[in-house]
Amino acid sequence: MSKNCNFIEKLREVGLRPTKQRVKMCEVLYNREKTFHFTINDLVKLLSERMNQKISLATVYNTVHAFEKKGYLKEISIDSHKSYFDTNTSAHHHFFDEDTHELIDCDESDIDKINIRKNISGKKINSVEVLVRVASDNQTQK
Amino acid sequence: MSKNCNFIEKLREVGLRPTKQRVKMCEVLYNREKTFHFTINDLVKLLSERMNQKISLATVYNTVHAFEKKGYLKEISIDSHKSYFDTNTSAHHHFFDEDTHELIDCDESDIDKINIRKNISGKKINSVEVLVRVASDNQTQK
DNA sequence: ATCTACATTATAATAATTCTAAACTATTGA
DNA sequence: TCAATAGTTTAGAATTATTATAATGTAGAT
Repeated sequence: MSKNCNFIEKLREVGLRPTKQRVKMCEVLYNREKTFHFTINDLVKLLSERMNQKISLATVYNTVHAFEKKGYLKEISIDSHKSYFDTNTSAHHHFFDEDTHELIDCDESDIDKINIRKNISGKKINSVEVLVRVASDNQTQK
Repeated sequence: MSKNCNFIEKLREVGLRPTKQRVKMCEVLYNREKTFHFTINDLVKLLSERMNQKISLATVYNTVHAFEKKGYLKEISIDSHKSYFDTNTSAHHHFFDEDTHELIDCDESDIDKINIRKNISGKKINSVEVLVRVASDNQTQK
């Protein structure tokens, strides 16, 4: 979903009813210059800030999962006790800032193509993801 | 900790009291040919199978974290709602079988060295990890 | 043997997420 | 247009993984 598009139409196209909650979530998620990385908690906060009527937590979960299933959000594994999502659903890698807990996209020029020599019989590769953890230079090494 | 070593001595060396719970956990974790990948739940099950007296859940958590802090276990980020640990603490990459939820170590020859061109100012790289998700060849693509 | 600091334990607390079932609403088609 | 219905939202309960608490137990030193 590119920015400033008609979210009502887009939602209908992919078979999701354009409820006001979903349209609002589209605006918050996709009306941006850059891709957006967030946890459910981040999103709930953002939504409650930008709305007069709040969206229930269950709906935020439902909708995030619905968007993920349709391929408009991607879950990123970083932390074992919180889910991070990314509005950039293309295959790409990440930096994770361990000080601020921020995710940063890598673009293609940042990391050479990963060459995998091993083959697991009967299995196909679904995805290859690199996570580069970074932290402040001038503090005790993790 | 290599296999068949004296865990009591090893524990003392790194400043951990060799309690019977810790020694038992060492045996279960490190008396193996291959490296071991597990969730806390896997480990609790294994321990209760192999012991007459069961180790409490809190102790399993405490001990796993103690071993991790000492550098004898490494946490792997795969799944956002469960922690996976690895007895292989060297820098290495993984395959994750999405059918069986099994982790498989990559060795150095499996994946070329990752070359990172991007630099985040004021930050140093703590780790670089590749996760290759695989799944059965003959089923609906994820 | 006794002391003390560290460990273990059961249980309570917390946090993230999912489930449930009732109320609500977008769409369909009479 | 409006009722039927299928999909959605919601609050709150339930679940799951994990951490905290505080009482009891134990290893190692004196």
